[in-house]
Amino acid sequence: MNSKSRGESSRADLRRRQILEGAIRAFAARGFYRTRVSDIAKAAGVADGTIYLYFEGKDDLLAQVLRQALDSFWDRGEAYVLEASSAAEQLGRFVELHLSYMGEDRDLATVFQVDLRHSPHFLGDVSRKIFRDYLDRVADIVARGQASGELRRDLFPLQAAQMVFGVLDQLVTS
Amino acid sequence: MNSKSRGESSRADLRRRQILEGAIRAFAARGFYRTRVSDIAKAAGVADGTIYLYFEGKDDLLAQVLRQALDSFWDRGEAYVLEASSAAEQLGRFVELHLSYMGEDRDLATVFQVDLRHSPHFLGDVSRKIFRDYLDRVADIVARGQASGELRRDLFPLQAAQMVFGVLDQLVTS
Amino acid sequence: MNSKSRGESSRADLRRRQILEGAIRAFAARGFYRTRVSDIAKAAGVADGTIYLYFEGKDDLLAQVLRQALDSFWDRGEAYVLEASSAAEQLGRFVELHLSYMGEDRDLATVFQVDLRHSPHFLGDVSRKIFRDYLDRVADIVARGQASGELRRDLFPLQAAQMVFGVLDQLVTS
Amino acid sequence: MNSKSRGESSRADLRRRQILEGAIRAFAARGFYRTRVSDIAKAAGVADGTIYLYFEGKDDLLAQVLRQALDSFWDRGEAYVLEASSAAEQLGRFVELHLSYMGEDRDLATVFQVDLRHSPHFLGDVSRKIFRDYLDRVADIVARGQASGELRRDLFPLQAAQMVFGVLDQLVTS
DNA sequence: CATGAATGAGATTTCATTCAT
DNA sequence: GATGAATGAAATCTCATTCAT
Repeated sequence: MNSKSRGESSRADLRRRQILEGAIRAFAARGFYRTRVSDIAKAAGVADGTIYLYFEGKDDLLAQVLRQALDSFWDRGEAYVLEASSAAEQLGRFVELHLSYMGEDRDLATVFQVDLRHSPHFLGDVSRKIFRDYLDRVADIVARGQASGELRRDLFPLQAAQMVFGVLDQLVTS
Repeated sequence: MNSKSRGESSRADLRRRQILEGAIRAFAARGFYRTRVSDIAKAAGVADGTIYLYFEGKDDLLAQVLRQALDSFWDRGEAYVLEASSAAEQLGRFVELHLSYMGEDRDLATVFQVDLRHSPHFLGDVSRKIFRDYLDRVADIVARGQASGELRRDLFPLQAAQMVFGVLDQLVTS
Repeated sequence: MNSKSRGESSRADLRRRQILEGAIRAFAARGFYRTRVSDIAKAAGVADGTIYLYFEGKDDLLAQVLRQALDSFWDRGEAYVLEASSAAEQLGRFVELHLSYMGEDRDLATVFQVDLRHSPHFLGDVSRKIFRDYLDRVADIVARGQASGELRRDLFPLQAAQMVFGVLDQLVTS
Repeated sequence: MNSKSRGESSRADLRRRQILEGAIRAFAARGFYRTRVSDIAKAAGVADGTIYLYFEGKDDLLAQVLRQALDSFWDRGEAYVLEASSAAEQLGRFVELHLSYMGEDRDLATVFQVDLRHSPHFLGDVSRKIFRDYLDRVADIVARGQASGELRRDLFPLQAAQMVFGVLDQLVTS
């Protein structure tokens, strides 16, 4: 069992995280396109070139930011959300989780709101997939609620999920 | 009475509109940042330099696209929305108007969803003001509904407006 | 005998002069390169395109400004300068003429001082020839003075002429 | 004691100088305005972008060329000029210094003669100040000579300095 | 003749990425 | 592994010149 699988962090993992956090702060401050790689490097406290030892480039960096944020979001709250007994309560917990998670890291929330929208234009399927994972989780809850008769069936689950996301995303700003 | 005051269009007006429409198509296709001025020129059927006879640059072009879209949106539907007798019905008509307007011009809808989010980073107050105009209209309806006792008072009108926008904006995509 | 040869001015001549004067004012204000053709047009009170009916382009316009200024300078003062009896007095009158001519039209003086230096780089032989005409007049006076024994012979006439020009040109500014 | 304080040159200093020299050659060949940044880069043997790591742009580059040339001119000859015992001899040494300095670097002399005249139009006070420094040195010599009774007092020192400059500048060309 | 809207070649400048140290 | 100077492709914008009206 190596250090990674034991949940410890190699030096490389630390560097990766350090850069990702620099990227979040930098993207939030100026938006993806206005952010120079050198801004990220400065925010992360590393040299420009170092970024390329850990990421493929600026695009990859945004993809990883989004991916890792969703992963950690779900890692943290999945159990809590799913152990609620009704679909309505699961949705409530999901909303609560989203708001508290985004509320805790306003920079991340900004990146989500601003750059996630823009990303399909240049990240292509990668970003679509990341976002889809998020929606699917909500859609699943809705679908199960509809199957059990608990929720109305006049909306497609995915549409419902999008509406939920729309509200949450907008709310986070205010 | 000259041609302009009779609602007709001068050549310059036509050119302006031609370029704005090219810009909408181009922004929708690739996103604001990936769109080159020459893409817009090509989409509009004019030379690159012509753009600068009518707009200050790419930034101005996006600002004008957003501004003009909101103006024409509201010009078209204001009477219809406000003549409804209850706040609930006004909101309903607003939603209907938004969806039909955006549904008719998917490119414009895309620009709204994608680039309006990004625009505060570089358009500054201009874009904030444009967006704010939109929200204020919804917020006004909500506020009047609350004043008349028709709507619940546990939300600030502006927040409610943001939620409405969030849902609509997200729905338009699907 | 047509109107031109009688010293009268055709409408075309007037236009030409009008444009030349606009050009002098515009060049003096911003320098040849910073001056746009449209600046000249505005200063002359004509449309941009009109300039091309009378001149070949911006370069030609500067060449004509310089040429016409020297012609009119010499037209005006040649007799006065040459009728002086000694070389020294001729030089004195030349200096007097230069200073009064340039003093009367500060814009023209500025164009001379600033753009004449730059012009060989893009007007080529044209500008060199214009300048050479000026120098030759001074050099001739010097040469005749040397021939008659009135002036020292330890300088080439052309060099002497250049020194005279150097001093005068610099003086005009102050 | 680091390398810089020992009069040695850091890599950055070398690059700077390398670019400045490329700029002098390029400006001399085509004049400031006809010179493209890429011409300078080629003359200096660096990539276009490298220029911007050391200078703010073309304008800054010309200002630095002029400034550095005057500094090195005066660094080199100040002692020699000022140790002469009479004002007349000081002026003589100044002339000698100017001619030998400019004679050694014809490209620099060309830049001086051509672009220094044009520069007030876009370098503004920067170029005026650079030129003024030069004139002041001559004017000081003249003023001291006048104070001691050695030189005539019928000219303002600054005017005298301008005349000296005018002659020298013109002479360097021939 | 005169106009001025339109053109598009060409110049400046930025910045993601590489690679010698 | 880490650095950051250097690169050069790519994008914006200007403006001399043309030509349909």
